[in-house]
Amino acid sequence: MTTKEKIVDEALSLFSVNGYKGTTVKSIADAVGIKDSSLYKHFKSKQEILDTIVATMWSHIADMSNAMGLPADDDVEQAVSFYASLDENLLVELSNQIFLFYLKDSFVSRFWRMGTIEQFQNPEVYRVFRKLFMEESIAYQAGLFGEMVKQGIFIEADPQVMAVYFYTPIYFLLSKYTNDLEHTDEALEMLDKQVREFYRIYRKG
Amino acid sequence: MTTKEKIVDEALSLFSVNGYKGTTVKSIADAVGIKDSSLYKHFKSKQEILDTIVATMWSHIADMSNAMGLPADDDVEQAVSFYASLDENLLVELSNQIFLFYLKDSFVSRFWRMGTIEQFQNPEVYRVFRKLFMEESIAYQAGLFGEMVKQGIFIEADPQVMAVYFYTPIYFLLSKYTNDLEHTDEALEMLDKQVREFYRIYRKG
DNA sequence: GTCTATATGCGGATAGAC
DNA sequence: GTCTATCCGCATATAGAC
Repeated sequence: MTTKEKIVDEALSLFSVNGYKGTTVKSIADAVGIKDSSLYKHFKSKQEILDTIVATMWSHIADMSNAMGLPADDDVEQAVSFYASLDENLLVELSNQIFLFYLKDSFVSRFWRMGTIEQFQNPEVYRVFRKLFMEESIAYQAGLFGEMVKQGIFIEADPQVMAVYFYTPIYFLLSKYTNDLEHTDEALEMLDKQVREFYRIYRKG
Repeated sequence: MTTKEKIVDEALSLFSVNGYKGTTVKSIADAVGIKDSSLYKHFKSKQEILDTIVATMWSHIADMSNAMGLPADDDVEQAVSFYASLDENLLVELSNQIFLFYLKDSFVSRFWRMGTIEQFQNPEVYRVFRKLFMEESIAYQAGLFGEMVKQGIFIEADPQVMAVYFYTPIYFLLSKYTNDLEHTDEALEMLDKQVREFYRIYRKG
């Protein structure tokens, strides 16, 4: 990692706990192992570091659904085999993957926390947060469930409503256990129950 | 309102947008209409103002279920008539009341925002936030739904799981529309759909 | 690209007059 | 209980040597 990358990385860690204003340039420099004045050779201001984080996050968004083991929009074969093989345990696994990816992926989880803290202060940060954690996830799953209704795997129901019932427990548990990482097992247990109930409600036959 | 109360009130408003560190004692004093030095005749420190807010919040928690139109634990008659009369529209109304109370009540909504921002910085604040918005709500509704299952209004199902499906969309929508108050109508529309689906799933007969 | 030194301003808090 | 004046420390950022 270059010094510049290290700065961005350490800044994200500090912003995600102390917030932007609550993080001093000196604390970032300390974490990197340079003097605060040296940092200004890499970035012209503290704000520019935050802007870099936001830009990086935008570029990550596209890669995410892949990382969660979901079929890509353009890969028809993979999608077909995915839908065909879906059963209760696979659905549980899918929800776990989404939950744990958001909770544990070093970049995403720190961005979740920073977005939470900075939502009323930094509109740029909030826009990414909202897109990623509130809009994309539900839209993606609505598409998924819509397809599964079509293929007769799930009963007739509004895919949007289904997606909300699938995703909002994940969102809630992320909120709750981001601050309580030692008890992730509790969260997974609760999520397991919700998803099995979800499957019971919507499975066909 | 006494000056002391005004200070607490304005401080909560400012903390809920700028955070604790992001709010200056001078900005609180300005909002109240006194000099920053005068404020120290009422509170010995900025921290003491925050502590007062937290203490006030704790004392408010007990009153909340009443404010949301739910039957009190000790009022048997009211509870019976409440359960007996429950239908789809009443359930929609109940969810709307909870949602709008959390979103619009001046004290609670500002505390929600402050709690969101301060959760990684101020454990005292977070403890109230978690209790109020993550634990009590679900526990209360689990009790409610458990009773309704007993009375044969709802089908056999785990009341805890039902409560999570009832509450997490509310929680999600609060997160989303706290930052977008002009579009509350969108939120209510979405909530309406979720609750009607909930009723469809769990009603008996 | 790293350092030391420094400019400048702001924030929390206190002292003491009225 | 309000004000003015002030202390002290810290934060962002710049200048300039190496």
